[in-house]
Amino acid sequence: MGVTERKEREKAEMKRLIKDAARKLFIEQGFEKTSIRNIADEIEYSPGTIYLYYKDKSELLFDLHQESFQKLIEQFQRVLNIKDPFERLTVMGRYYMQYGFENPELYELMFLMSSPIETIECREEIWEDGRGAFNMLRQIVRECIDAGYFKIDDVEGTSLMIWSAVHGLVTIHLKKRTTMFEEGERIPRLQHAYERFVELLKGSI
Amino acid sequence: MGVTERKEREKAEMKRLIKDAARKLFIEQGFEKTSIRNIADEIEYSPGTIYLYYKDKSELLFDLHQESFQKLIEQFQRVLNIKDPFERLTVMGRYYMQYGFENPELYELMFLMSSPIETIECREEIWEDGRGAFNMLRQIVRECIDAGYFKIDDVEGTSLMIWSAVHGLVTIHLKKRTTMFEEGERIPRLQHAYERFVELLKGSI
DNA sequence: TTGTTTTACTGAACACTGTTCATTTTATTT
DNA sequence: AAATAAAATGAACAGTGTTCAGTAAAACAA
Repeated sequence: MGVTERKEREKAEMKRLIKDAARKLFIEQGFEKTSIRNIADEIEYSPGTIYLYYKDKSELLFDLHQESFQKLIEQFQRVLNIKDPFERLTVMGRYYMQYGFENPELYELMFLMSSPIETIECREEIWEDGRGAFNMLRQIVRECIDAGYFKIDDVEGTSLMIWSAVHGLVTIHLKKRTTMFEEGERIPRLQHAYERFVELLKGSI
Repeated sequence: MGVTERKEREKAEMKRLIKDAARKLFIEQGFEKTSIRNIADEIEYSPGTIYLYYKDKSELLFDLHQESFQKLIEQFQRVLNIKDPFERLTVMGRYYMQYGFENPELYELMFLMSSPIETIECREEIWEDGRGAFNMLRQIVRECIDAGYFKIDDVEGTSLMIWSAVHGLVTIHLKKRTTMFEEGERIPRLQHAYERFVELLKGSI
């Protein structure tokens, strides 16, 4: 019987339908302003139906969480051909910031939201994506150290410091804490601050 | 007539009562889980009463926002006696992180929340606190440059970079994105990363 | 094809949320 | 003491996430 297989396929399709609608609404109008009922309306089903495919809103967010990390890691692939590890690290940071600026809601979901977390049941899985991305950073930092960049052999500390700096720049912008600068100057200022940070790192040979 | 004056005093007292209850509940159980009704219950008044003193929840948050910045700036006062500007900057950063770790909900209100913002009416006031704090950073960075620290004379870029780095470290912790480290190691790791950052800055003379 | 069972979906209902406003209670003034 | 002004109430509105008895549709069996 191919029935069970078709059913599975249909179930996956329905999940995709829900997720696509959710992503669309989230990106358009933010997480807080998007309700289950909005999503249900969008796909022309009743609110209850969504709960047949996702046990709650958190699980739906978690699904998008995974997808978003996948997208970020794809961005990082573009960097693999760069031979010099420090140059690779630098460009990776630029892509990271670009991703944050271009996908504010997804970035929020990945690094700022509490919702998809807190649920005790998905205690381990939720972190794997983030850990995967952080491991990529660790590896490059390792390579940089081996190639003679960075005085001190401290992969953990250096990685955490680098991530924080870039994450901080993105967060300051996404959370609109850059009003000390004029409207159009904000992103350039943050990008400039990033380049200053890179110079600082470069100087620590 | 001293009546109007007493009335004013009573009004201020009532605002204080509401704010204290709100702060208590926010710190205890977070912003999202604290409702106007919770606050009303806490002070043993009806929900409607709160709206006689604060026009909406945002305004109440804004009040706490101001207070929180005041508290942070108080922390920074402890640093004024340090003569060497770079040493002062360093210790200021440590106090900033400490403040964030010790007051997660207030930090969220100050640097992460969207709620007290967005309301168009409080468009300017809300930013003044943040700008004030950032100006303190600017000034110290200025002093550092004048004292011969930092190769390049770039107050804006350097200030923004420094704030981002520290803000990133705090945010990573508050938003629980440090599961790559063991429970008890997290804050020490972040503090270590900060010290690494300071070394980096120090090296850029 | 018909009857039975399994699956999919619905939408009303529950307990919440922020906010408003007619009504009542309390305080002040005449 | 009566009239006025101010303060507090709590029911009501429109919204939220979530549940679940009931219905409709599809799959299976005779």
